[in-house]
Amino acid sequence: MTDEGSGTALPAGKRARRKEARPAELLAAALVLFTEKGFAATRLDEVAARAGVSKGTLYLYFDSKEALFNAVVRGIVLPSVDKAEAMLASHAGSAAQQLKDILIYWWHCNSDLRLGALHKLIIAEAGNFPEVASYFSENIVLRGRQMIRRVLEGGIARGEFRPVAVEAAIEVIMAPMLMLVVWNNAPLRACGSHCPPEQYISIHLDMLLNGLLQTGTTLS
Amino acid sequence: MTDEGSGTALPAGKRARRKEARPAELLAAALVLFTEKGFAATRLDEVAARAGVSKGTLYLYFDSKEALFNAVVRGIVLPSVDKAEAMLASHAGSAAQQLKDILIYWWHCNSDLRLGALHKLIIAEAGNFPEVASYFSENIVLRGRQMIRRVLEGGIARGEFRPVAVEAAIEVIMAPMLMLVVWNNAPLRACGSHCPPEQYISIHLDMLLNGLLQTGTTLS
DNA sequence: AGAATTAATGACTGGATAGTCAGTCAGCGA
DNA sequence: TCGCTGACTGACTATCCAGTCATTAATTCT
Repeated sequence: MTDEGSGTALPAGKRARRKEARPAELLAAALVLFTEKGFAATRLDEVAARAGVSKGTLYLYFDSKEALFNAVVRGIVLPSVDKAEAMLASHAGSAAQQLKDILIYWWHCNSDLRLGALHKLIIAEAGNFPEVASYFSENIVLRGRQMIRRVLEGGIARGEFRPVAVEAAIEVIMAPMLMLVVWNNAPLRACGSHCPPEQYISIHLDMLLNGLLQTGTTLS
Repeated sequence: MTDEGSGTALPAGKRARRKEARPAELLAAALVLFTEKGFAATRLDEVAARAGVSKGTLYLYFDSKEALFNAVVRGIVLPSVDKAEAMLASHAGSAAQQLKDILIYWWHCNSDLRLGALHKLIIAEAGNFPEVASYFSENIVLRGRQMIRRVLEGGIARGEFRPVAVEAAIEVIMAPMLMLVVWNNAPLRACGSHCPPEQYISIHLDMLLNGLLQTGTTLS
């Protein structure tokens, strides 16, 4: 119940004044609650309480519930995409190795930043917030797809990969990653992986690269 | 706006009495709205209006909003899982062909019954409705996984498939299918497949069976 | 036809909550 | 030490909506 939103607990006095720290703490609290309960079912009193302030304070920093939702989506994601693109740009390995490193990096973003929780939130609320959804599409989804696309096209051009349909392949590659983070952020028993994510990712890569069939067999 | 919930438009009088047809029409309307807006954001007035009745009528057939939600989940899914299991039991083809037919059947279920919309709904609301979520897990997810498991184990036993980690493979196979139906039920531009689902499924299968690598290459 | 039955209605209520604002008090500078 | 500023508070309001029920009318029975 009396959970402090984020890390640094400074003055901790009953009515401490910490103008700098409030927005981030409120965003962190809002991310958790929006993610757990959805936008409509999340009470602003609860968000404020989790961040250790009153609802009035929340309104000092965000104009409305919707503005808070916007800020949550926009404030959490961009830095990690930037970093991923930089990482890939300076990557010298094989296409298969690039793929592996991107997927692992993606997983780490999700543990650190709750980016996965955000994906679940967007899936759930896309219909109610078309603007937030298209912001997310353009800034996260498109850029992420573009990274995978470059790896695949490079791999195919160099003869490392078979010439598969790139756009569909992107989805086939990303979908298990998305489901992994979605189930890790949704308490649905009997769904989600029963093995550690790193192992899950390496099995995914193994199947992706080598296929399921014994060599020689073909589908009719 | 003045959309009739489901197919058969019978008497159509202003205040027609159709005790038999109401529940199904209300469920259909509720499925669409819960799916589009989420549980909390869906108004019962709106559900009733979409089914062409007043809110009072809705309460003649369902005790509460939550009971309606339960009925939506429970009423939509079981028959299709039954049918899929029957189909698989009498399937004589190769494991690869069984896999293909199951995925295609799954896709058809989703177009016909909006089962995919239901998956999106469960992902979004699992945290708020643990009982509904575990009902869904036990009756849909577990049985679905069991079908894939049987196909994979059979394929591996007969030497048709490589001996991959079955549990993780199940997820890698199903995840792209889930994402396919989720994006088909969530109006997120720039997500989802840009090719027809049948083609998407066959590309998924091709990559799944044959892998991405040119034969001979291996990941370090 | 008239009575009895019951599906359907929609105005109403009670509880909940997004958003407001007059007041309080922590921290700082004089 | 004192008084000022503004970050913070929480009671308050206006609204929204799940759930109710007295009334209306479609259908069936006699």
